Amino acid sequence: MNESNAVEVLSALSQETRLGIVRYLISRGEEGAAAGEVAAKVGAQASKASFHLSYLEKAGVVSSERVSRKIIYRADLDKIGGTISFLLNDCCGCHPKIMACCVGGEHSCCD
Amino acid sequence: MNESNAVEVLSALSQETRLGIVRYLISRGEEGAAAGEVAAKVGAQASKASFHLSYLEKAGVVSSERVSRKIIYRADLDKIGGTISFLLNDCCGCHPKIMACCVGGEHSCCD
DNA sequence: TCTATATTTCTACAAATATTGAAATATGTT
DNA sequence: AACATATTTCAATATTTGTAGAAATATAGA
Repeated sequence: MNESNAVEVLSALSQETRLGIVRYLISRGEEGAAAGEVAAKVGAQASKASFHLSYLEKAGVVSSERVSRKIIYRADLDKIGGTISFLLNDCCGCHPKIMACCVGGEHSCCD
Repeated sequence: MNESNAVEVLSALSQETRLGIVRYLISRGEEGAAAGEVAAKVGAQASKASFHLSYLEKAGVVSSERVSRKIIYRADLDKIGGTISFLLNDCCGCHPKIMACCVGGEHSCCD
């Protein structure tokens, strides 16, 4: 993960509809969800959801697989984790005040 | 930190010049850096740097303080950490594969 | 083949973002 | 006051992004 790759992913995540899509797909895990289901879940038209799913796929945040008539999308956790790693390490130099977000910090629920 | 706030910060970070500015300001720590120094460091014109610094400040990623003729900018580590927390916790549901980015993961240098 | 379902692509357009150079503002110095 | 420095604001423009609806494509089943 380099800076330009990170910018691409951050840009993909920095939009309401797309962040909603990613959150939903993460909740679906390995099973993923079909484009139509994603659209319904985030309250978007088919063409709108398709546009944002393509954007996310181009950035590597989700992957797709056709299964019969449906196209199943899944979140790419490695890509997302890699981007957060970039922010923590390369970008923020592992600054303690920022690392606190991981574990034991005020906002941490993952201890 | 709610979703719409996170989107604003991610949007602020998802641009080459702005991410460069943030990285530099984090490296400067509490001392911060004047607008002109930031501009020189990221190789941008004064007006361009000013535009992006304003964008970052509006999103709460940096703060500013006038000191004599200079305006000193500093990165807001709480805001940045809070956004990463949001991604880890609220957005990604503390998924183990994503949490691995914090400590002990392949890309982690902060153990 | 005809029809239904699922999704994408195309077209058109509105809105937001990014960039440049010039002008304006604020502060400090002589 | 006059001048120099530091930064922002403005105006014009180019580019990118986001949206809607219609049309096109792909697959499955009767």
